[in-house]
Amino acid sequence: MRELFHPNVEQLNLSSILNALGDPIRLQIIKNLSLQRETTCSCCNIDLPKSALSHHFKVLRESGLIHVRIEGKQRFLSIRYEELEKRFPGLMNSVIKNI
Amino acid sequence: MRELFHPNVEQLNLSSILNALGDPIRLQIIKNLSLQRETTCSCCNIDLPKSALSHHFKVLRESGLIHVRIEGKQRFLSIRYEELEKRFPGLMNSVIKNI
DNA sequence: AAAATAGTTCAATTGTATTTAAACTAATGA
DNA sequence: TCATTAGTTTAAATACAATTGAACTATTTT
Repeated sequence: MRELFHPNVEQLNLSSILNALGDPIRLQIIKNLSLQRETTCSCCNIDLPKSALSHHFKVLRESGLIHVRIEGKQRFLSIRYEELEKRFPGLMNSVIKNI
Repeated sequence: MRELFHPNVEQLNLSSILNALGDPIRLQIIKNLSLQRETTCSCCNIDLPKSALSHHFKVLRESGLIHVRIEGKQRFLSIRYEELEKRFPGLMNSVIKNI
């Protein structure tokens, strides 16, 4: 698994985005990413088994909220901020400000 | 049942709001309300049995997204726009613009 | 008072999400 | 090469959400 699926901007769907955001754990992940710009999966300070975290990362990635870059053994996560801003102006700002 | 429960602005919780919005049917209800300002439950143009609609109205009301005013036999629904704007500035605008 | 209207609640069913441990993969390090 | 690291996938369990029809409540109309 060298490349991961990321929906492109036009494919982004508001209902899926909001659904992905509407979960306390995923919102916490987004909060962490908004403060750190990039994180590895294991640096999320969330007390859950890695398989559960992996599940939430997948939901976030497939909804288009985050980008996952593979580098060696690690995955670096980041919010797809610019693309989200283009597609849903103001949305991520108001979300992140209010987590 | 003369008065319905509506959480007050301070009680509003982003995760619950986003969770309520992260459903295609409820997002459609919000879209309709954004165009009509106020609707009765039966005027939502959504093809679902009334009990299912009632469920979605309840989720929207209890999350704080909509206000329900009882008048005679009918319930008039409206988005709690001003309060939501105060609590989560910009959020509803960016959601409504992009439904 | 009885019927109609507008919607809610209930209970059952179905469907979807979350969580977990264990097995797995791919890359790095000894 | 073998072990370790970082994370994914799988399969099963549990939990939660959505949907439905039927019974119900409150209000209005006849």
